[in-house]
Amino acid sequence: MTLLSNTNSTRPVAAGLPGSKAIFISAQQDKPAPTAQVVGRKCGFCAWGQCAVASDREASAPREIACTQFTRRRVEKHGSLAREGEKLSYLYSLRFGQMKVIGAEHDLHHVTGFRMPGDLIGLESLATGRHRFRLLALEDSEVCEIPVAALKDAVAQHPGFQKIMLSAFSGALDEAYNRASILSMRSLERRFAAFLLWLSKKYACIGYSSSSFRLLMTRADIGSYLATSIESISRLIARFNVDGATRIRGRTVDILDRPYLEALACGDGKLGDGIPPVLAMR
Amino acid sequence: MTLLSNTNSTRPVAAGLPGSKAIFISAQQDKPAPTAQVVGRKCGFCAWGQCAVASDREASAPREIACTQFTRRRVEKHGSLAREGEKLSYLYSLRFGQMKVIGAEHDLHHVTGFRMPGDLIGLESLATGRHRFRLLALEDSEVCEIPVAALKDAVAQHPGFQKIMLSAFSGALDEAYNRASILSMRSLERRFAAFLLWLSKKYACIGYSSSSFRLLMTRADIGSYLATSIESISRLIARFNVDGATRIRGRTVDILDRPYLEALACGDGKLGDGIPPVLAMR
DNA sequence: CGGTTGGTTGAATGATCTCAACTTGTGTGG
DNA sequence: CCACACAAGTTGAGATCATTCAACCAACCG
Repeated sequence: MTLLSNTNSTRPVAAGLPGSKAIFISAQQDKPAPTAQVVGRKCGFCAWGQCAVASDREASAPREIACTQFTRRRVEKHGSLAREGEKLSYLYSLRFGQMKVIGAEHDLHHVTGFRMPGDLIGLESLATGRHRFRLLALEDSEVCEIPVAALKDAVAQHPGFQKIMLSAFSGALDEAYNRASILSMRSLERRFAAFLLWLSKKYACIGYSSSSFRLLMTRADIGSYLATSIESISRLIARFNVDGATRIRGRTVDILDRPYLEALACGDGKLGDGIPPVLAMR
Repeated sequence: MTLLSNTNSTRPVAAGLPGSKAIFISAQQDKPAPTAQVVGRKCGFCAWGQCAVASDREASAPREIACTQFTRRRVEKHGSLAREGEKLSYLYSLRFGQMKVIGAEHDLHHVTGFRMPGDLIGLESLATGRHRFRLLALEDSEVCEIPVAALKDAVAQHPGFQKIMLSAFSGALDEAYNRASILSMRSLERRFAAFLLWLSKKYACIGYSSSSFRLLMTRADIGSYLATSIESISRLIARFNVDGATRIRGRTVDILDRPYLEALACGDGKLGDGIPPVLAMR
């Protein structure tokens, strides 16, 4: 009941289409025919609700929780979903689109992470109640707004949600450790290889091809994320291309020699499994 | 009740002394008179219990939860508390001593973090049920073993614990982000400055001097943590010393020019507040 | 007392950064 | 639809920073 308090499922900005497939396609208009298509997936938090019911077998669990219960919000390309320091009223489940996470830690504009469809956004700010990072859309995106207060109530009342929160936090921790792991690689070559493989897995997770995709972020974003310069990224791409490991032209990426990249990124490319937090517990 | 099921508070290895002050002193025998002494602090999880009671005002909250309810375990210097892949039966609350966290991600022996007294250990492994990292004691240490199963029950039954778990996870996330933040600094100088300040804050948190302390880890550990070589650390120390920023001789550290280090570590040294997870919610 | 580990220092090499010029791509308005 | 302007990306050359290999020192321990 607490979760259902927010019943106005449509707002001026939200006006979401009923079928998520159509939305997906329309939003990625600048993407040249991804190999795999995402078909009507539910958003992350819906998966949560379902999982809670399934894993808990508790009759009182809120079976009615569905994506449509939450307000959706559109963020257009280059728009911001949240700014650092803002009050955290919602967690966000990214329905489609991609976002970059900007930290103001030492650079004032440091890319701390990227968020893909299915990711839950804002966990790291839950304790303080204020957004720790700025969130910018890399393309037109849509999120579900999950009211924090209602979420807390739900967790308190339905034990099934605790496992889910655990899983979500664990996923967030994983993500943070993975970044640290990437950054701790000495050579740029390895960091970049690890980054490409990570991206690849993320795409695979949401049903796209893992070997052909588009970079929605700029070289500057990548450089910031990997703690290096734009030029180095550019050179690295050139090198990978002539080595036959990849074919990267502009923002189009084809991974040609995955084993080569994995060897670079070290051994088995042990960077977690790249499963989005909210889906990991299926 | 669930939490109290583990009532045998002494085991062969545990045999803890009743007063924690005495324990502290005896354990840091190779430490030359730290400026500040820690007096009879409760261990992290005790703080948890108290907080649960205080914040929740719920009569049924387990007020009786005290540190003595949990088995204590000693780990001697260079001993291991857990190995990666092992089943996670307990979370550990570090009562005294320090540990290093070793990841096998790409280096097979990469220092991923350090744990100080009051820290809660093992959160990142809670979701998988297997230890993600190896834990090695940098000095003789003692932990409280917090049975995972009992902990989960407690969280389910006493809503007050949820806030605490939230805080704990949030602390763990913070720690991970901080490491990523340190690693994302371009120059070694900045990374090392940030590391020193982080250590300093950690010491301050547990009641020690923030400007004079001992490094319990080797140069190799620091190098691994900061993703650089032993020699670079050594040279950096020499440089900081001649610059008058520090006086580091062997493992003895005096921070002489904190503003200088903070300027290096960028602006205000924004690396979170270094408050140990379990105490952060006081 | 020699072996071992941890730590420092020097010199040469190599990787990455910076600065700068240039090319390509993208979006906008006429 | 084209032209233009601006953002994004590439490439080159030199300077800088960090790594590596090596020798060496110091402390510790049996």
